[in-house]
Amino acid sequence: MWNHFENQAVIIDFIIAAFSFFIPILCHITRKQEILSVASSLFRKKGYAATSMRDIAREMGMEAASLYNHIASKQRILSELLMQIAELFTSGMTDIKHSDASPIHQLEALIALHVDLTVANTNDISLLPAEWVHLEEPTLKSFLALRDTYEADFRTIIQNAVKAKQLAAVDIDVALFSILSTLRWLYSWHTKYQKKDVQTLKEELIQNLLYGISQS
Amino acid sequence: MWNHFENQAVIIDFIIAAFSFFIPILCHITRKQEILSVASSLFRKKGYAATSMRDIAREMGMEAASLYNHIASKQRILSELLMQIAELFTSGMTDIKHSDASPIHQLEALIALHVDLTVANTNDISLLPAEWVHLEEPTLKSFLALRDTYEADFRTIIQNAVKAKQLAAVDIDVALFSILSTLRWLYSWHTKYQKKDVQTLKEELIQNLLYGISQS
DNA sequence: ACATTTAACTAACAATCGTTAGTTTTAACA
DNA sequence: TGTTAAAACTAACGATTGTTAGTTAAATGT
Repeated sequence: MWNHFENQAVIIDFIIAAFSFFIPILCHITRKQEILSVASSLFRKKGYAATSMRDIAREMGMEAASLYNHIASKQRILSELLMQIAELFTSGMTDIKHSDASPIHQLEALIALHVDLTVANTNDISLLPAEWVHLEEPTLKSFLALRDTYEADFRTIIQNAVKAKQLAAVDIDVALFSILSTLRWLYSWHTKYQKKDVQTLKEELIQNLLYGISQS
Repeated sequence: MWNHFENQAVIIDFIIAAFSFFIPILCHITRKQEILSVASSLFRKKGYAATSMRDIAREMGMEAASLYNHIASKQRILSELLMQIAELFTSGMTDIKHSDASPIHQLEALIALHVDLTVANTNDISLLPAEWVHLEEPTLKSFLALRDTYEADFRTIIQNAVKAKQLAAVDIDVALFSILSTLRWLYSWHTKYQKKDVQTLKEELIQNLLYGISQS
């Protein structure tokens, strides 16, 4: 009934129509995310409080007032950056804890998760350790809730590994703390030594954090 | 010739004289260090850039302008805090690397050094990871020089331990990074779980960081 | 008791902050 | 091509910043 070329034309028409519809929206989102990205980089270099809207605007090649066509406030920039990355971790944790992998393999998956997210979002992740203190309520509460839940889940998995005798009966808190702090600092270190490929980095971290570096 | 009491009186006189001489100086130093301590605590809570001189003054129960009778500038507060704590680490490292302990025992001593300094200077140490970016030249260069030297020394000791076959032949950088980041985050964790006594904490950290947590 | 220093104060400065209002330019759609 | 909406602009606001100048109160030394 309809030939091959007619079908193709319809599809192309549809794609063009879809593009036409979404382009304004896409442009807007793109510009906004450009701002978020620039802000993330500046926040990393100088910190949230020491970065002015005029700094961000300069880097974007526009005036400070123009930023407000795309974002509501400086505070919203920070909260969007932090909540977005926090939800990436939460989502990754949800997948892992509901998987049927053994506790020790869940821990390996968590290490891999941190490496992947850090490589893909280095600037955003660099804000997690220190800049959340500048969040205002109610976002602050939401952020800390995600963070606490994440730590509690991490703790449970370590505990499961100890129960399953896959980990030595070390102090759970000390183990949790030493693993988490290493993974949280990954971003600063990854910037220096990015020569390593991601897979090797994961394996070496798993070896170091879970199986120790002792000779004996 | 002179009896016992006369001797005692002379000594007491000397002590009082010494005190009289030093009291103005002592008071001045004390007041200045009160400011440094208050500032350290505020910098930790809100960061250097978000802490105003008026914030510090309020906590001290005085006006912002009065602070300048004791310190030269806000920047000097930060640089004194950071350089002081950096030098404590450098000094500790010097002692350890010149000791005749084996590499692995030097590593244990380094872990103990971090625990001790963290417990004694929690607020100051909390500034090390993030607030050094607000240092201005030439202090910034000095600080980074101390920090780089410290890391290089740490790296050498790990390398010595591997050469002496006291550590497995792991990637030196990964080992250095995972140990250092744990020790640097100690302050935030110590605030939460300060129930542990210092000696136990040291031992558990040594176990975790050097001998691993794996069951096998 | 008097003179001198120390350390607090008040007042104010120039600069910069986040943000708003109103206007003009740019670009998409009819 | 004229209309409309998006995104830039200029100008300015009130607040806050680090810091200085000048003054007063308190404490110390003679």
